[in-house]
Amino acid sequence: MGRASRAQAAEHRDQIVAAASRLFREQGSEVTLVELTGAVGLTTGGFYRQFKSKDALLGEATAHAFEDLRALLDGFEAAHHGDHSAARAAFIDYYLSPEHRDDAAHGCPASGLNATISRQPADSQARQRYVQGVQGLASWLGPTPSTADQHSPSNGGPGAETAQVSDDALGALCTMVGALVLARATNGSALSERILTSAHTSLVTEDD
Amino acid sequence: MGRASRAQAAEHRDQIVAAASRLFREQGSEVTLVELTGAVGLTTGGFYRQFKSKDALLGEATAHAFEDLRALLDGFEAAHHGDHSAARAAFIDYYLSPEHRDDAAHGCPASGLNATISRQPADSQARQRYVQGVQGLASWLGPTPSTADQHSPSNGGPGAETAQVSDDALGALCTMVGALVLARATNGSALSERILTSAHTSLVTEDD
DNA sequence: TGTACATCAGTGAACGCGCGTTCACTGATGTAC
DNA sequence: TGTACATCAGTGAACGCGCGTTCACTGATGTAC
Repeated sequence: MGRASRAQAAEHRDQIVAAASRLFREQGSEVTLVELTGAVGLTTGGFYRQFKSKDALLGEATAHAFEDLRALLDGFEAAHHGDHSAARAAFIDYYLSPEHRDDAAHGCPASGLNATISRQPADSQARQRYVQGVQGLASWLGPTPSTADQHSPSNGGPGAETAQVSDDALGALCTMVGALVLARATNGSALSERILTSAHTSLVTEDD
Repeated sequence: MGRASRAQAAEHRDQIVAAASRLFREQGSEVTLVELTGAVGLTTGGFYRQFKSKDALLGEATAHAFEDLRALLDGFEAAHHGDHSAARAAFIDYYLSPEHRDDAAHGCPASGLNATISRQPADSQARQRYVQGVQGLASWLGPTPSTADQHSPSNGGPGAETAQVSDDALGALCTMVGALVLARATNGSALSERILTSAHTSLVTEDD
């Protein structure tokens, strides 16, 4: 093949991160390097010229997955012309739909990457990015449409980074994530659909 | 070593299932046969005289884990002398505690086995037992202390097996499971504790 | 109750496989002049 | 602008390792008489 141009190499790198963000959500860390690089049409040998290790890729893929989510949230916000509670309601409809349950690859990383992240070291990049992503999602679920500026300097107080997230938003996120992961594990049984609708009812009645 | 007696062999088998129910909750399917048999003081060679495969063990371990949970629920019920809503409240306190978060091995299998079960085939024994276990737990979380007779004959209606579970109980279970898995994935950050307390607040205020 | 023999729980080594990672190599790309 | 050379993205084979599973074997257990 010879050498690819710098622009091509950078694009390959981005493509691998994007593919990894989907494949990790879908298969967890059981996904192989052959599959990760093959999804972009490359072989595994060149992987280590772009990434330090498979674990390092997980860190970048986690950040990418939450960027996908952010774009989705922006889309809901735009579709409802800035009416945040309407956007929020529509997002919850999507979140608790059979389509979302059946498509973890393109779904919420808070749910899809949960188990994989749980087995990463607490100080790993992947873990830290997951925490930031969950915070951003919880912020968005609050009453005001947060832009979740993840890079704002800390004000120094302990736990200050969670201050912007409301209890209500976090509680709702727990219900949504729990419903999705339970619906996925029980998929194929009648219980799976009941879980989705029960969680939806619980979220809607709590809201008014 | 020579041959073990039938009683000893049966006990070894039970011990492996019990250990597996803990190790699968803790490590998922990444746990190895060396570890599973080693936990009981045996080597891997004899494993296949007792079990068809590692996957078959997962099926039995899943059932065992939910039996552990049932015993725990009975304990809460007994500790509160049959006052079901008091037992339920105490169980929720335990469920959303840092201790439970930090001890997946002895914790709720609906949360601990979730990801592992999600990657099993929909018609696998493990999956079916997981569904039954989740149903049993959801029943217990309802207003009346269900004994969740899992072996009662179906009445034949489609979806009838979920009829005994209330929407409220399922919604609460979603919140609990979501909080636990999110708290585990964010463990080590301040967000983890906030998730537990937010879910607790959400469950308690919704209840009165 | 004793004895001879069949059974079989568990051992430990071996097998085959797929994995993450390394490495010598290729040849187009990038750069210095 | 052209040329000579260095760089380095990607290849494909190899490496080492650990895994689930198999198998010949051991010797105490179970059983038939």
